[in-house]
Formats: sequence, structure tokens, C-alpha cells
Amino acid sequence: MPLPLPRLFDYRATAPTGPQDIGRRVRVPFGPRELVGVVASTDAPQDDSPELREILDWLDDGPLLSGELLASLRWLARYTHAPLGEVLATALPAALRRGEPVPDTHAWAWRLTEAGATGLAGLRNGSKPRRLASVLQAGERDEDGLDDALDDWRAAARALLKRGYAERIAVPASQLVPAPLAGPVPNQEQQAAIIALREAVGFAPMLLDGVTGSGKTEVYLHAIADCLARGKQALVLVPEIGLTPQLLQRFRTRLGVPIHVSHSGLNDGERARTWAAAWRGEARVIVGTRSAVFTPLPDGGLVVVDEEHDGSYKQQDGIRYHARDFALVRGKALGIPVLLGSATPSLETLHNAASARYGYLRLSQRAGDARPPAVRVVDVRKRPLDAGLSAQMRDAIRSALDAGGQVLVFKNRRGYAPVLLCHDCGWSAQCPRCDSPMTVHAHGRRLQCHHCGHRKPSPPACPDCASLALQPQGNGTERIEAMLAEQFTDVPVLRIDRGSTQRKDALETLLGELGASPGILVGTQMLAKGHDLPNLTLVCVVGIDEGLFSADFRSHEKLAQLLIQVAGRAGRAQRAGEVLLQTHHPEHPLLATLIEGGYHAFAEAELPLREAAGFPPFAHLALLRAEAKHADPPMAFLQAARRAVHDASDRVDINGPMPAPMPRRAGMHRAQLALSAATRRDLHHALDHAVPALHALPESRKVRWSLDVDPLDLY
DNA sequence: AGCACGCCGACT
DNA sequence: GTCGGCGTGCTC
Repeated sequence: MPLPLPRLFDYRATAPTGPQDIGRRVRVPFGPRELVGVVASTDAPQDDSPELREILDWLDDGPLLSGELLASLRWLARYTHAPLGEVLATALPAALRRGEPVPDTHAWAWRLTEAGATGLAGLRNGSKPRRLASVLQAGERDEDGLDDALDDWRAAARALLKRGYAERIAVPASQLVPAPLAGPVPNQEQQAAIIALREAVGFAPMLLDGVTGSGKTEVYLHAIADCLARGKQALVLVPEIGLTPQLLQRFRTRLGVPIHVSHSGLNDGERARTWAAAWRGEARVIVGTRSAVFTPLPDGGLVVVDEEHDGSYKQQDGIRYHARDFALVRGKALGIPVLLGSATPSLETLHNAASARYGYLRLSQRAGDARPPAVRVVDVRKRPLDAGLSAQMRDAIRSALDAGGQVLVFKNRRGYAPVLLCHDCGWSAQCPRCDSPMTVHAHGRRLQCHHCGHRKPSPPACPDCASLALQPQGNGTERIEAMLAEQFTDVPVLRIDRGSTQRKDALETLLGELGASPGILVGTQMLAKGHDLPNLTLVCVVGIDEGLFSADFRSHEKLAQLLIQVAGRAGRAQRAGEVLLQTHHPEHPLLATLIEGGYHAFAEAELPLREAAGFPPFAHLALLRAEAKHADPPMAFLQAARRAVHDASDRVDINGPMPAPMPRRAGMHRAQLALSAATRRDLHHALDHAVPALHALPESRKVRWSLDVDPLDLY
């Protein structure tokens, strides 16, 4: 059942059932309501079993979940310590979870009836219906074909249908797409990677470690083409932000088969259709974001995880799964290669490659004559700043623009300013529902909480001392944009962050308008990947200092990945690009290592620190969180949980309970308990015993709690 | 989770 | 004298 309850529910079936019924959906009575569940097992009723309620309906003729996918999902339920019912519900597209039938995946075509063939002459010459009938006289046509043959044919088709002259029929989805175009000839490194994948036998996890612009996508395309040639399906996972129209276009023109997509921008029906097409084995290439890892692959032959280090693969609510890790589990169960691509692999993956658990494929050469950008640290200690930018930065922007180039200014914080402060009494605007300052937006006119979305107008005077000296403190993308627009009046200044590009395709439109002419882009993470900007010659990075000194064990890894990815934006220009890092800590070892040795030198320096501090990949973590309207229940629950974990195992370090990094969020009080063990086995052994005990704790009923196995961070 | 039941404060 | 707040308990 699709509920956060750690047990299965038994029902009586009227007809005999067996293993062939496992994975079928049923509609069953549940308390006062009806729910859709999935059959997890069948058995004869025991003599002493209590009176069971009866299944109301079987929704499918055969199992929706079976074989490798069902087995992998059972593994996921054990690994995340989540109820199987909740895991299965998460794995199904929303429409199927609600009990809708598996959608049709065929295309529609029109053909003339006998009455139409004879009645055709009676239609007025030159009219739309007559022209459509003439087209159909040559034979049935699918709707895509009619779109090409005739504008506005749908009204005419309705007219023919009404007279009984034409009918709409289901036909197999067209497998016909334009013949694949040949790509560039792979270089030696690409060729070696392609051959390694071609020769892989059985489960073969492979890290494809390729610098920006080294042509990882070319390797994917060859591996997918090889997979298709063997008659197998390929699944490609991309980060939320990486699924661009350009990427799909490249797949479509190169592979010669339809590309099925699945991402959060699709509606429920579209997602269910992609799922169904894969389930039927019709979809041969599926490209999707995190949840696409649950796509059924009856003929699975390859899984690709692009930008495997990307944090958007980890689901942060509900079932907290990691799509990259689950992709590896599926690849193992299917006995196929899993290709993990990144220019900045996660330390976990690098560690696995170094210890030979994963194959290692390296692309070190950039395509064409592109050169890596020159990276310089700009020391801003004691220098005056305007909206956070030093004069040296502004001069560099001027020169780059004068040389006809484009400039990207990267700032990790959106809005106008992160804090509104009273200069006279020190009051600052706090979110009423969170322990967090409100961000200043709209040039100081509005306040907004980035954690719960709460908005309100800025106060005209300080609520505490009535002073008018309210000052926005710090800098966000909005303020930088305003300053740049004021100083660089001759070029467009575009701001690209979640606030400015909420509409679909807004980013495309903005970049399209800019074209190749000189201009300035100001933005957050969104700018770090995707979009080729071939005329970008200067990247300015401001506000990295927080990342240098954050307490989060992964903050250095994230910062290093971000800097490399942002710098990569400048590496595709004809002219060599330049990257300026503005900091108050020019001597920081992370910056020196990264600039001199690149990402690998950073990783080599960071891994021993992780080992010494007892963090992944050398230790295994789980984080238990609890929240409630009042402050006490979460702490009381976690205290009891601490005892439960302690009773379950003495091989787990328990840290806490402690208030969560933001102790109050959206009006809820939050606390957490961190668990750490030397081996995965120790951690899971403890959780196997402790989690059932947590469900049974009386304190658990006063809180909302969740367990995150392998949390991305503890903050 | 989501629904029913049950027990206490502000409105016709 | 009722509507509705959310605490508590239960779901084969």
C-alpha cells in the first residue's frame, strides 16, 4: 500500500493467485477509503488468519513491476529502510499510482472508409476536406505525416469523420525517424573508451572522467548506438538542469531511433506514456532526470549517468534515494555496463575507480583547439567593493567587452541582498516562520524567505527603533545586475537565476536574444552548466569565501566542482578564456591546489582529509531528522531513537540529538541525530534493528520523522 | 498519509 | 446552542 507504514497488508482474492500475480495493481478497501496497491506476495490463507477484506479489482492483466525492476526496488526498500509500499508507489508514474490504466503508446492514423472512397467526389473541389480525402485516397497516413502534408487538417478530418468518410485508427508508433547523421571521428581517447564499453561483459561500472569540452557525449552516443545494435534498450540519466533541447536534438539526429524523455516538466500523462513505452520494450532510448531511474527496462543494455556528481540525483524528501547509486544497482541486476560521466567526479566515485571497483576511462583532450582558461585569484582584502565587485574585476569586464567578448559574473546568492539591517540598533529582518534572515528583493522594496517562500514588503522604518537607516547588507545577483547595468550602459546585462527564469524556455529566449554580441550575464548555479556560450571570454566568480570555511564535510568538494564547472564555461571560446576568482583568502590551499593541479589534485588532497575525519567514502552515514510544531517532541523522539540505535549496535557512532542547522523552518521545530559506521554492513545492521523500534516508539507519534541513508551533507 | 472520532473556544 | 480547531488512533 502507498503509505509510510512499515508493513504489508493481506487481502483475500476470490480466484486462485500465484507468483504470476506479483506486481499487479489492485484496488482494495482500506479503512474508510479505497486505495491502489501492488501485490507483493501471494499465499494460501492460514487456518488461524483473521477475517480479511476482499480485493475489489485487479487493474492489470499482468504485472506492472516484475523481474529485475521489482527485485531492485525490494533492494531499495531494504537499503533506505523505507516501507516497500512507499518505494513501489514512488517508482510508478503518478497516473499509474492513481490506478489509471497503462496508457496506449501507439500513434494515430487516418484512413478513408468505403463510403469515403465513393463519396469523395461529392466534396467541393479545393475544399480542405476534399484535399484531405485526396491525400488519404493514396493510403492511410499517421498524424505526424498529415502535419507535414497539410496545414489545419484536423478540422477537415472531423468533417470527414462526421460524414462517415474517414476514421481514426491506432497504428504502431512510428519507429521512422531521419537516418542518423554521422558524428565527428572519435579521437584516440574517445575510441579507447568506446571499445572498452563495447568489450565489457556483464555488470561493468565505468567512470568516464573527461574535462569540459572533451566530448563525453560523443562516447555516450557511440555506446548507445552499440547498445541499440545489440537490440538492447539504453537509459540515460541527466541532472535536472542538463536536459536541454540542444542535448535532445543531438541524440535525435545521431541515433536514428525515437528518443523518449521523462522529466519534471512533463505532465502525468506524458510521463506515464514514456514509462509504458519502455515497459512494452518499444522505447529503445530513454533520457530522463532523477525519477527516470525507475523506468522498466525489459531489454536493458546500458545505463548512462551524465554529470554523476550532481546533487540533483539525490531525492531530498519522501524516499531519499540516490539515482546514480540506484542506477548502479539496476546495472548490476541487469548484468550490463553503467557509464558514469563527469568532469568533476564525486569523491565516492573517484575512490571506487581508484580501488578498481569501477573501470576508469579518461578523456583529457579538449575538442578542436580549445584551450583551458587561465585562472587568476583576485585578492580583495582591504579593497573597496561595489556591489561586491572590486575595481580590478570591473576593469577586466571592461576589457573583455571592448574586445568583443561576453562576460559571466557568477554569484551564489540570488536576490538583491541577503540581509536587511538597521544601522542604528542592529535589528535585522527575520522570517517569522524560519530561523533565517529574509532576503531583500526588488531593489529593497520586498523581503522574501528563500527557505519557505514567505514574502512581505520591506518596512519603511526599523520596527524596533523607528530609525530610517535600514540598509541592505551583502550582495545578491539582483544588486550586482543593477550595479553592472549602471556602469556598463553600452551592453545588455542579463540576470539568470531561479527568480528571473521561472517561465519555461525563459533561459533559451534570453540567451537567444543576446546571441554572440558583447554582453554581461549575471547568475547563480544555473549558469554553471548546459548552454554553450562560444563567445564567453571572461568568467568572474564572487562570493566563494563561505564555501571555503563551511562546516559541511562536502563543502570543499561542492566548491571545487562548482569552480571547475563555471570555469569550463569559458573554455569553449575561440580565444582563450580567463577566469577570475575574487576572494579574501587568496592563500587558501583549496584554491592553490585547484588552480595548480586541477580537480584531481584537489581530490587527492581531500580524500585523506575525509578519511582522517571519518567521512564518506571512508565511513557510512545516516541522518535521522524529526520536526514538529513544538520544540520538545523532536528532541524527545531523537533521545529515544538514540537509545534504540545504541541498543541495536555498538558499532555505530551516534552524534546528537542536536538542533537542525535551521532549527525552525516554515514554522516547524527541527532536530537531527547523525549516525556513522565504519562499514556499510555495520550501519545497516544497526538500522535493521533500530528502525522497527523507531516506528513503535510512543514519541514517534508526536513528530514527523525521516531517515536519510547516505545523506549528501549533514547540514 | 489520510481519515474519523472526540473534546474545547468564537460565531448565528 | 453549533462550526471547527488539531490531538489521537487506526488502517489487512
